[in-house]
This record gives sequence, structure tokens and C-alpha cells, in this order.
Amino acid sequence: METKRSLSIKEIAKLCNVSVATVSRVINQNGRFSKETEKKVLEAIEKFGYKTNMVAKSLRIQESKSIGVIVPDIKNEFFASIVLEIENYCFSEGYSVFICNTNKEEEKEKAYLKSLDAKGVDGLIYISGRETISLDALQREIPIVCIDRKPDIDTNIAIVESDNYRGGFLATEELIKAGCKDILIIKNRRKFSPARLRYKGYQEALELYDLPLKDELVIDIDQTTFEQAKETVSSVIKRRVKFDGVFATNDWIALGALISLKEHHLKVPDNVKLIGFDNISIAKYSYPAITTVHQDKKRLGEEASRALLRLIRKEGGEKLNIVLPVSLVKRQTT
Amino acid sequence: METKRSLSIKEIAKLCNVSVATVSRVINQNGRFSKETEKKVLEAIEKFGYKTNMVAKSLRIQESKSIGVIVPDIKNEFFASIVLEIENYCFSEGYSVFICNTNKEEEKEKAYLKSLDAKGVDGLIYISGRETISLDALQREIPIVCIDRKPDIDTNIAIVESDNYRGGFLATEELIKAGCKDILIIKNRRKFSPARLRYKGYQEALELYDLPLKDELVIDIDQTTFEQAKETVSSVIKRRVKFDGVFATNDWIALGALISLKEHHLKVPDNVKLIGFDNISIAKYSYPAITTVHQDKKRLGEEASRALLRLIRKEGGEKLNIVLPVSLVKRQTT
DNA sequence: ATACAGCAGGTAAACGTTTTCCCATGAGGT
DNA sequence: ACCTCATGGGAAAACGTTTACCTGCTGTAT
Repeated sequence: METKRSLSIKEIAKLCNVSVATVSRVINQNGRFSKETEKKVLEAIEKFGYKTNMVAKSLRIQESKSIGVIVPDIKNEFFASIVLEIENYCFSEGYSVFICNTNKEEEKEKAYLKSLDAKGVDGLIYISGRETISLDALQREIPIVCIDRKPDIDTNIAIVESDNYRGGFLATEELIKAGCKDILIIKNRRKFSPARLRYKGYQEALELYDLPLKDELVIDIDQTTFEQAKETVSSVIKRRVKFDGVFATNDWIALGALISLKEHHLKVPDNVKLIGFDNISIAKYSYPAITTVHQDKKRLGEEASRALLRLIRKEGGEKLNIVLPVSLVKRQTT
Repeated sequence: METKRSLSIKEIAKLCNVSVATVSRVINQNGRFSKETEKKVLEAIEKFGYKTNMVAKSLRIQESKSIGVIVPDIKNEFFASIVLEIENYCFSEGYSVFICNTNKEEEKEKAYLKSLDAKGVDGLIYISGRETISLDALQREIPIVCIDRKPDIDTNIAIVESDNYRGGFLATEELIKAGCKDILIIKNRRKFSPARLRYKGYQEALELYDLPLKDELVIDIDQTTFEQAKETVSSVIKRRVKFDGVFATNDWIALGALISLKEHHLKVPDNVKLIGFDNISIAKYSYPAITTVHQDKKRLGEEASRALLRLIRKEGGEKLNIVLPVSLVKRQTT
């Protein structure tokens, strides 16, 4: 592999018979220098090659032009879409992003917090993480913005999220309008999950349409995964709980429910109607295609990045809580 | 946000009445120091807090404990799965990973190469990138390992890939055994794409089973996306090309083909049989569920990471070309 | 008593920048 | 002819580590 090593400022300086200070000045185009020294330096750089050593620069200026994004599961298209947009936005602003996949494991998350801190990231985006964020792992005061879930600390951390309450309401209403009376809701057990607000929407929709809220119809699960959802729904069916609609609080849960229903020979949407949340491709291409609540993943990522960079640059004047609209996308399961 | 700033080595040293050298020595547990100084230093660290400043350390030891992974599209579950495993393995070995999503755009890729280089990454994993990798963007000699595609440079870059030839063969054979005579293959136009070997498998399977290779049945597309695939298949159908089987060289293409076939009222698998490649969830949950060739994404990521870390640590003794077995997973489309 | 080995730990350079502070030169004003 | 001042650019400190080299001490062998 043939690569010419790039010279350091010192070496460029020597070649030009100027001091390192001068070279640095023309590189960064600040401070004063004459047109001719500028030309001389620029030519040397052009000819011999120079590339900023960011780690030295970072050490000196105390910022690294990189951020970390902490995410529970990058394999989930919902998170991947958000991360993609974060990466994209940050790239355009000159920042690199460390990807930190936690599976919601507290230990891993803590370890990452420490390591990112040590590596001097300028900020952190925290997507749908644990309810308690172990900030004591941090030693520096780093800007943080959360997506999709506000951690349980009464601090002024910025958060951007979808209108989960409205989403929950819309979903439930859709099922009700499709004729459902007994609507199962499957949601995350955690207290600070976005599912909480979706559940609130569910409650209020029931109330508005004069349907009773039945305890046996609200199902909490620990991991909002396909497998758990499928299993859970199976056990509900086996327990002979009566229901004619399912509100799954994300699309993977919906898919798990769908498969389970199929396996128990319950027809969707004829016997049971089903709605998901997020609107990832799996919902569109499953069979039957799953009706769901659309979240604007692109904007989620974009707004979070924008907010973070403003925080980093101390530009201020930013809303600390951004909530984005959701919309219903009707497909075949309702 | 209440965070105690962590002290630097110098400050710890002052507190202990020892030199920075000594503190550094006990932190890194090398060099010589007495039990009691060790205790003193450790206690101070415990009490007042110290955390390595990695950027200073990196500058000094000339390694950053971070790598970059360059990937065309993180939203594609195939890539996400690989990245997940890379992240996981690297984390366990103390490395962080920069995520670089390129969309295969040459400019972005080059920019990333430069920036990663400047940030001092210790290595690079390059997933299914462009056929020419612009190494001239690099100034340092960085270990690189490629996944899924060997760039068009005759260098000793390590590569880990699936047995694409065999995959192509298996897929084609499956269609043939299911009774197909005219098998459309939809593949990436690029010369160095893994699709090339899959195509070779296709050719040899046809030959083995005495089927003619018809030019109008091999379709090249530029972007191996759902949309392009769908459009392409539609246009093929409209051109009245006769075919009774489709070998899509990845699952998204397969899905695009499937949807297009449905829209043209061609029944799968009755009128046309279909097979994909990769085995991502979309293939499993689409309707009908798509038969596909399984790639071991986890191992792809793991082997690549392992190889890279060995390269970084100059451990050598590693095979430069790792090829992993594939397997057929039969579902409803054949 | 002298020499020497071995150990603990200090000094300072180095990694590659940025930036503060300073100096020298020359131009313009009196 | 002298003072002032702007301008270009150099010297050096600083960011927080690691490490090569050196020093001083204690204990043992001669």
C-alpha cells in the first residue's frame, strides 16, 4: 500500500523557512501573514501534502468534532433510520459519529458513556435508552439530546420525540372505528417509555368512544421484540382472553402479534384487527400489510442533530422539547 | 447537570506528592513503583476521580482505539447486522467505531476517508463499497479489511465474504429443481460486485442442468434497491420477455420483483418462482415468504473485526481471504 | 571500607497543534 | 530627526499523556 505520509506543521514550516505559528495561521486563515508567505506555505502544502492531525488539534482546542449516538438496536429499521439521518446531518456539519449499540444493557451503556467521555466527544445523542441515564459516568459537562424518551432526571436535557399521545389516540380510534370493542394493547413495561403516552392516547380514545378500559387487555412486556410479542400474544390467546383488536406499540410487536394470530388461525383483519407503530418497511410488506402510525424518523434524527450542534456551539435559543406530528397509515390489518 | 470534572495526571500527582511519571506508571501498571505509592495514588484516584484523556494519550502513543466502518446503507438490515456485530466485537476489545454511511457516493466516501485518517483511526472496515477505493485519500498506512467486495486494487487488503459463487449456484439450482426453464437474474451492474460471483454460479448451474444462457434474461441495474428492482421487473414484463423464475441477487431486489409481479397479476410461486439473497427479515415476513440464500452476517462482521484487530496489533498469521459458507433457506416463493 | 547492583521515582522530551505575547521593521506624522 | 503605530512573524507555553534516561538510595559482596 503506497501512501505518502503527510507532513506535520513543523516540517512544512521548515520547508518554507517560517515558524510553525505562521503555518498554522495560514492553514486556519486567522492571524496575520502576508500574501507571499501565504502563497509559499500553500504551495508547500500542495506539493508535499499536509493533513490536520485532529488528535493533536483536539488536545489543544479541547474539542473533537465527533459525537456519540447511543442506540438500543441498530438492526431495528426505526433506529437505523434515525441514526442514518444523524450521521448525515453531522457529516454535513463536519462531525463524525461514534455508534454505540447497547441492547439496553446498563453495563454496556455505562462503559460507553465513560469511553466516549474519555475520547472527548463534543456531544451525545441518546435514542430511546434506559429510563435512568447514568450521567455520573460522565466527568465533563457534555451536551446531550434525547430522542424518543426522556430519562428520569429532572435536568434540562433536550428531547425530541413524536407526538406519542396523539399516535396512541389515532391508533385506538382507528381500531374502534373498524368496529373493535376489546382492544388489546401491548406495550413496554418501563415507566418512561414512549409507550406510556401511547397508552394514555389509548385510554382517552376508549373513554371518548365510551368503551371500558379492561385491565386484562393491557399487556406489559419487557423486551419489545418480535419474539416476546409473539409469545405473549400466544399466551394471551391460550388464556382465552377475548379481544377483537390489537394495538401494538411498535411494528415489530405488531408483526409478532400477526404471526401469532395466524398460527392460532385467527384471521386478520376479519377476526382481529391490528395496528402497529413506527411505520417501518416490515409493516408495509408483511401480509396482510400492517396499518400503523407513522413516525418521521428523518426529522427525528435531523432535529436532534440540529439541537445538539446548537448546544455544542452554545448558540442557545433552541426549544428544549421538540415534538413532531404523527400520522395514520391505513393498510390491510384494519 | 452536576458532574465533577475529573482530574488530570498532573493534579493527581500533586495531591500525592509524586511525579506525573509515577502516577502514569501505576495507572498503566508498568514501570516500577512501591506498594505504598501505588496505594497512595490509587486512593487519590478513587477519591478525587481520574479518567484517562484518550486524546492526549492517543497523541502520545499514536493510536486511538477507534476504527471506522464504511457502509453503503445502514438502513438495509443486511448491513446493519454486520455493523452491529462489528460494533459488538470491537467494543469487547476496547475499540469504538465511527459509522460512515456513504450511499456509495464517491465524494462522501473520500471525505470520510480523509476525516477518519485525520482523526487517527487505527483501522478501517469497508463493507461492500465502490469498486475503486480511493486510498490516495489516506496519508497514513492504515490496516483495512473489506467485507463482501474486494476493491479493484491489487494490494494485500484482507477480505471476508460469503461463498457467493456457491450461493448463486444453489439459488439457481433451486429454481431449476422447482421447474424453471427461463430464469431472470437481476444483479448489480458493477464489475466488482459480489453479484459477479453469484452470476457465475447462475451460469454454471444452468450449464450443469443443460439450460441455455439467454442474454435477455440477465438484467443489470445500477442501484440494487427495492424501487429500481420493482421498476426494472415491470419494464421486463412489459417488454414481454418470457420468464418463469427470478433470481434476485439480494432480498430487497427480490421484494421489489415480488411486488411488481403481484401488480402484474403474476402469481408467485405458481406462475413465476422467486429467490433472493442475504436472508434478512423482510424475506421471511413478506407474502409469500421469499426463499433466499442465507448469509451469516454475524460471522461476516465478527471475522472482519477479528482480522482487523490482528492487523492493527500486527499479530499476522491471518488468512487474507476468508470465505464463509452460505445455505439455502426454502420458503414459499419456490 | 569500597564498589556495585538494583530499585523507586524524578526530569524532561515528545506527540502536533493553537495562541499569547513579544520583537523588528518600516511608514507616516510632527 | 524623532516618535508612534501598524504589520508580519517568531518564541514558547499549553493541551495531557508516556517513556527514555538519570539520580539517589539501600543492601550486599568483596
